Amino acid sequence: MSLAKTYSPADVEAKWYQRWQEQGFFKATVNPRKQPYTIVIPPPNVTGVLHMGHMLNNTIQDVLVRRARMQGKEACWVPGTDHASIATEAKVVAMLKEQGIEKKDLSREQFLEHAFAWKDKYGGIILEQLKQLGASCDWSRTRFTMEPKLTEAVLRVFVDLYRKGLIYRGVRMVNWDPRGGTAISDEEVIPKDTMAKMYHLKYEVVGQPGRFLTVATSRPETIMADVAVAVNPTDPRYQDLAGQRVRIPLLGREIPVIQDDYVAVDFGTGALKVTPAHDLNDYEIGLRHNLPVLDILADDGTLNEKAELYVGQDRFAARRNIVVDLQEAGLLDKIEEYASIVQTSERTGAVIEPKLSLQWFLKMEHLAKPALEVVENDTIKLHPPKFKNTYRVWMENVRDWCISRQLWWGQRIPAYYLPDGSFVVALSEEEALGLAREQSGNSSLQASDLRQDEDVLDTWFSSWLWPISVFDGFEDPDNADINYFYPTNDLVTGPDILFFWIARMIMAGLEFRKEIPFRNVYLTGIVRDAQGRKMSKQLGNSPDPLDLIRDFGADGVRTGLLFSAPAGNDLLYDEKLVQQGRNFNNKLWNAFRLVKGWEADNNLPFANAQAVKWFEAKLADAMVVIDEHFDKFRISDALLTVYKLVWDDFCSYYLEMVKPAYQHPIDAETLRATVDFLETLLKLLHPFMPFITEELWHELAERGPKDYVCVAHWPKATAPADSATTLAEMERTLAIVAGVRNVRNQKNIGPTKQVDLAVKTDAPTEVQAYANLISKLANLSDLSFVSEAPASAVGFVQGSTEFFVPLDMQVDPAAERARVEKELEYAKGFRDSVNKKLGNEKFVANAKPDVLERERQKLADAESKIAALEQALGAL
RNA sequence: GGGAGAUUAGCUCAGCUGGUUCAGAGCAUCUGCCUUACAAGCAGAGGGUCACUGGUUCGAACCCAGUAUCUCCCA
Repeated sequence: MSLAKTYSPADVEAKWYQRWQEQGFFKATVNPRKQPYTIVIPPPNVTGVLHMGHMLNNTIQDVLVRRARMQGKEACWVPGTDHASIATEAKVVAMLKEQGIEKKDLSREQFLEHAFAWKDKYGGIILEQLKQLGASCDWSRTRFTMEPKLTEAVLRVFVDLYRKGLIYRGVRMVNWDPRGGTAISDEEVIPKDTMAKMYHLKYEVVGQPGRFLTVATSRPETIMADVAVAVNPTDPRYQDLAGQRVRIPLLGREIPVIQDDYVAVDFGTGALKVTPAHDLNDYEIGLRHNLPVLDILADDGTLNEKAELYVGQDRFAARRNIVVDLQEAGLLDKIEEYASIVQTSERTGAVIEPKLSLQWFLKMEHLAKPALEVVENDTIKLHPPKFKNTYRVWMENVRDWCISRQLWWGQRIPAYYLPDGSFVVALSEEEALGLAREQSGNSSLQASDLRQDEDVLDTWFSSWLWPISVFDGFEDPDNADINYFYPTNDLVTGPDILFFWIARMIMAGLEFRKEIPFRNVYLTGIVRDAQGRKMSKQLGNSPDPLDLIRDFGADGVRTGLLFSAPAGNDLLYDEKLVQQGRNFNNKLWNAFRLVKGWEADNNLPFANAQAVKWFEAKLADAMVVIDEHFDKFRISDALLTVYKLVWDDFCSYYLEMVKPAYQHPIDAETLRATVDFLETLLKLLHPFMPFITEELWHELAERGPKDYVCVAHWPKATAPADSATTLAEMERTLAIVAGVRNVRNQKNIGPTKQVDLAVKTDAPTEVQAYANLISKLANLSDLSFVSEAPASAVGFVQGSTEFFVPLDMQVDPAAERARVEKELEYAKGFRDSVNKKLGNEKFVANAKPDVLERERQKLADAESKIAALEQALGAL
């Protein structure tokens, strides 16, 4: 059998994923003999497709879950999707529009029918894509935030919080998204820097024809909603105008001039038009001065009839038109450009209008306090910890959460209005009717007399329950699953939803189960392109993850993404990364090919004790480091450690040490040790590269029906007794090998040409002990010990030992001399600096003994090296 | 405007309690090699005033103060 030179992932990935599923390895059940390890997936948008952010995020989760599974824990990764009300509804509306159907022509029931049809068609695509990535989720536990049970959980929570007095209904200034046709929460508003225009408008003073008060505004189309002009009471320019009236340009309506501290004297003209319906600050000024509220905007962003002018026009069209009309009327003083921030909707990108409306709110203060505490005292750890600060600031300034949305796709608010306008909140219509009869004292009320609130709940109002609701913790709070799997262990997600989701899950966990929802939060970075730009469809800089998996293999993509993804740092994606990932797979594949090709000969003596012992020590060291990295959630570092272990230590050194000559057999004991090493490496690699490791696991040996690396035991480090000595000796040996190779490179001697090595030392046994290895790795024809430097040789010094490679070519003594002198100079400089330190009384008096001892050792080493170099120089 | 964090090699980042030949890793670069596992490879090499200015200390990439620049969060 001959194995291909390159590894082809496509052939093996689908096969192993199916086998794992058939074996039920991903299924998690309550098992008191095992420690549970739980992750709930951040549920992706049900109609979404996999993007690079998902790839990174889910790779990290899978690495954690697979390692936990191998550690013998009951690993449970719960998958699922989010109904994503605004985003999905927008998609469905767009899809219907393409078919010539307008949302407003449909009833709520008809629309939801379309929406569910859409969800059934496209929902779950993303979960299928995650399987291609290798995600080891327990698919039998797949949940959907809008499925009946989870909807019931949401309604229970709403009713519960309402009865606790934490949910209220009120008129507030909300962020209105005219494109989405709904209010959105503060967290869904994205400020964007823009250049805006400041229009200076002239308001004529009543009774003083020809005198104008100039007001600066960036939104001239809102003047029709003006109810006053405000100036700062300390502003000398406008003292005489307070209490006067001015006329709104074009409209002519009279409004008062008022004084308020809020107005900044040095901004604009120092005179502020007050428009309570369309600006939060103006609203507050209006409250202070008892001003009316005049709302001139319709929900879709057009001007309504109260505006009197430009009725029916979009706000931006109205702005263009009113500027022209103002100019013609001579009421536009000037236009200035200035840098400003415009608030936009996260979901639709539309410019937000502050708008007064009747919404449902959740009081946050009571919920935020304990949620802040558990992060402050590290009961929940954020990785990296710098996010603690961000979290604290937000939690200390948290505002009530606007939870109602003027949409249809979502959980409908369980509030029922009575004919008299009052309302009751209840889980079901029947319950509501009972409450309504009680509340109104009218026992003849019928269900048909009640009208349910039209709004749905914010999507995050279901997501915040996710760690509990996926285990049915609301309908059945004491069930075995939730008691076993909750609190979950680690949560992996992006910092952009720290407040939307993470903070609120913590609140929900503490409120409804009196227990944190997870212990660690690993915050990934954002995947950007090589120039640091965000991945976006418009820029076309986002590769299709499935194309990458096809081209580089799932394992290659997973490792590629992890090479450069420290927690909390953005990942600058470059195809070089996944190439490196693929190359690593190929390296492993070829190491396997080499070992697989060896023939064992039982009659041969064990010839590689040194190499085997050394790699055992190396392996044990690396395992300790890898586990440390994992414990600190340094996933990239863990990968890099095993990467170097495999590539450098195992392939470049160990395999080269034990590799038999071409077509020669290998001794059985070395082969056994090597296969053991390879198996251990496969285990360490499995969380990162599940497919290739499973393939090689089965190629390496005949396996029993349940023997998969996927469920193999995570290896434990067992270092040989004298591993420190072993490592130090081998380090010295490899340095000698590197010295010879360096001479080869300097003198342009190819790797196939054998050379001699002459050693001048007082302690030949140290070198002699490793002579075979040195000869093999450096490709020597002879290793001899000498008392004098051979003629025409290039030398180097290791420790206090001199090495010479005699050459049959002319060696330039001047160049050799210069080289040695340079080295000598460096060594002397080093010695002098150590000497100076040791000569400093204060250092000797204050430094810790081990530091002092180290310095003395350094000095001794330097002295002997200098002696050797001086000798070498003398011989030249 | 307020707050937080960052600045180390061409790039992305480690560097723990101040002390190891401590200035590191990966990638990139350069040189030489198609050496019977791998050119998706092998061997070797070069490359940094640790942002700047002061201070503390026997000793500072690390601690302190200030300056500059960048990023994020909040207004």
